[in-house]
Amino acid sequence: MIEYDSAKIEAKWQRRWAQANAFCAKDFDAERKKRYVLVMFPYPSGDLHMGHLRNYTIGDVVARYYRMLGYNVLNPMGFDAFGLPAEQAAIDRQVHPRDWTNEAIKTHKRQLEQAGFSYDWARMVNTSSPDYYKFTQWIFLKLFEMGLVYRREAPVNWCEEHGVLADEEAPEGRCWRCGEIVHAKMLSQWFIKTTEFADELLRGIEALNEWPERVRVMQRNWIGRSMGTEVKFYIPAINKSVEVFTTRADTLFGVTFLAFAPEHNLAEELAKIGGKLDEFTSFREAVNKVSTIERFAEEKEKSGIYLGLNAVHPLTGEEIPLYCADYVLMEYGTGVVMGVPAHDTRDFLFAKKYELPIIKVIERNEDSSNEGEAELPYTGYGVMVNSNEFSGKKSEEGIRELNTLIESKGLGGAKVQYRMRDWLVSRQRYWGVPIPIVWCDNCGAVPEKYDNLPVILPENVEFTATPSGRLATNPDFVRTVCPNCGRSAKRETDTMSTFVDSAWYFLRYCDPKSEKEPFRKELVDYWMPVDEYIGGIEHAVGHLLYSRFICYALNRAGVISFKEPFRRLFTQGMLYKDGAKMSKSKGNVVSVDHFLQKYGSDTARMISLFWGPPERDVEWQEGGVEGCFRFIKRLFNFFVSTWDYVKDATSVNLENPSDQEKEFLHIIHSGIYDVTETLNNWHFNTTVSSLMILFNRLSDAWGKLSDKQKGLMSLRFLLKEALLTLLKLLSPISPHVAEELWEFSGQSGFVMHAEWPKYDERFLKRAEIEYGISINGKPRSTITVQLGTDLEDVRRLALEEPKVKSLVAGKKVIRVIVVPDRLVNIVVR
RNA sequence: GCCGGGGUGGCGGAAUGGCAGACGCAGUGGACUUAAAAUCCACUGGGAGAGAUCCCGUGCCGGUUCGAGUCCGGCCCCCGGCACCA
Repeated sequence: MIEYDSAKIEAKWQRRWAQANAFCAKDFDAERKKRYVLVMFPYPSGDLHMGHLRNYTIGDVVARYYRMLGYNVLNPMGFDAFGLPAEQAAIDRQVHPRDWTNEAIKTHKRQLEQAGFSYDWARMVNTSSPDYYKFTQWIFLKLFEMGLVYRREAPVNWCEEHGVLADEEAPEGRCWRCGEIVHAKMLSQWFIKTTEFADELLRGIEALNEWPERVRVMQRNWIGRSMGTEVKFYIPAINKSVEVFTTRADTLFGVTFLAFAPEHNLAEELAKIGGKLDEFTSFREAVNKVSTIERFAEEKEKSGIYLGLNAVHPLTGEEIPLYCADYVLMEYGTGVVMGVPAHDTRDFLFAKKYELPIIKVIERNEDSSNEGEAELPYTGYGVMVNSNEFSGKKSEEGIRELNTLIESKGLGGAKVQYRMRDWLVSRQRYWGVPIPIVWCDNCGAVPEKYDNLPVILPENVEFTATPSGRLATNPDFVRTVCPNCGRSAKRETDTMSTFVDSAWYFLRYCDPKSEKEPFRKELVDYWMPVDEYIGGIEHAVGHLLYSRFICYALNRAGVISFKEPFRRLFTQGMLYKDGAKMSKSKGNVVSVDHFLQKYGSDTARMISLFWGPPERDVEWQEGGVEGCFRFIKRLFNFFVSTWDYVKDATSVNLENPSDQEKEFLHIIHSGIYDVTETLNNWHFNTTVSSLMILFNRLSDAWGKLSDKQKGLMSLRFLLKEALLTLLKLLSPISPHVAEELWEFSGQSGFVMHAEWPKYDERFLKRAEIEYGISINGKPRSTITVQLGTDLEDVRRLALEEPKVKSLVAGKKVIRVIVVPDRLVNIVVR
């Protein structure tokens, strides 16, 4: 008998699929509806492990299922190939990042092919190739043109020896190379104005009803819209006003100080005039010395200094002292807060420390009966007190009326504030997309012309230079001419964050060979949006929000005609082993190569689904692997050994099926039903169970037949049908063995292109139905009746069942509930 | 603190308000074998009982219902995210 040989079978079918272009997506197919299935593309580094394989399997099963349902499926794959590790390899191992990256891509591609993933490789995208990053630059220029790109100073992690560090290179505020404390250093950098779309992006979330709720919440929090009031406080010493933002205008009468962020550009000037420059300078230095993490740690005591000047309260005219305080954030609001110690925890702590007055202006509502009501700070809403004409009003009412009053006096008014900040895209690194900007002494920062794209990333640079200086070490790259005036000029030597590369790759898949433009609009409009986007929760805000932003912006530019790129989002769980997420750095990986060699990809794909629900984290379990492997082998052996019995069977009349025939029909159709339903609901772990049940029932039922019955044409025909159906149902999950048996049984074409089986309602239920009988809700017995037995008869039979009869004897039957095809509950007293 | 997701056998996990524990793993017994592996068959939530059976069981307390793992109210615990955001 033929033996199951996974390696041989899998190599064979991967070759055949490739030769036949079996995974090719067809642009503008008029016959079929499109489905765009996408798994977040990987950063190519090292080998794939089983955790990756699980993610890609989810996407591939969906893609293969949709194909069999008759959709025109786009299932692409590519590589997010720029980034830090490649550059680090260049330093550590003297390999060029390009070679290191291309090597990793080759390995990844081979492993993905060996797993049998049905990607349309003709559409492969590599973000580090000039054909691709040309258009990353194109998009940057487009945003520039739209006024969505600007430059300003922003802090970077700075190590005296190693220059600019990425966040992951500065764990716990220390340089990962030398361990020195990392400081914040201000550097002029490029920003993309994501805040321009803050409100649109926020409102857009409402329509994303096929996204997981937690991701929507995370995006809402990230955008962080809050409604409040902007109020001007006049500072006589400089004859200027300063604006503060507050969500609690109702506490305005309780303001006893104003606090500036140390980074605020007015703070130093005020300290100077106030005669407190020395104190201010040493305070600011002290603040800078502590790492950002420490400064904003939860238990950190608040500190600050008096700036020696006062402002005037806009409503009461009272003098309010000006402070500089370390707990005030420059990045949020205006960088100045009004201090209301009685009704804000932080202001309260600050006021206590510096002995500032605490004025209570909000009284708790009476109905929120609180005995210890004297306790301050009280941060909730309530009734205003000590607030002149506003005393007695409710907080909500006070806020509304104060907004109007402040506005009428020209002191500010209602204001919407976002937590979201603009997107810092400059990276002081070599291995990334060159920012297409030219620095000209006459014209300043000038965007490169579209025609001059791509600005090629040079091969030759000094990797021994500090990260920020590497690209600058190639004089041929730096030297250029100004696109504006034609005089000699210098190129920008920062590169772009890789989040820019990955914010549009899903558009490139729609038209990957386009040369003049990033993609043809009609192709993107055909394929987009992505119907099923699969990836990790770690991208809930960063990648997903940037991608949404890019689409909103390109939509405004008229480049695409939709806004939301991802119709449905599926966040898959992580694979854990020994209590930690499977990752190379943790040293707990199970390599794909090793696994595929031992069991084959059909088993790998099956077990990675079978471990648990796809959206949940699961723990690696060697035991389950054996189970799947055995199942595939059993199925293979059964198929090969029984096929001879049934292969010649021809269609028979099944108008009045016998009991055995009914049993086979039931097994087949309930199997189709279960597999289809679980696939539709993405319960892939139970899809695997359903396949096992289908097979187990089938082999049991066949095994129980007598030799004479096995000779009957009708049963042979039904088994044949069942086996071929099973192959189709198995095909999305374990496609190679399905193809092998499909061919073995003499079928034509690929099973992956076969039509998905349909079930017949009539056969979903067994010919005989077992009813459970409960008395007062406790299961007591069972009866078996013919399918379709009248419910009245079921009720009668249940009551006549001997055990039930004896248990009910002497009691009064109050009610009998008959649930069709399930159970009878008898209520007695 | 706020938000999101979970708590079911020895383990991973099933279960449109309808016989809890499907499927798989592990375990026990048996068949085959000189033996082991592989394979196949049977059993396998806990307790009581010789047995038919009975009692208890889905984190805890209560409620709705003929019937609750599932719905409602109140807690406890675990995991993840966010947070000096004014």
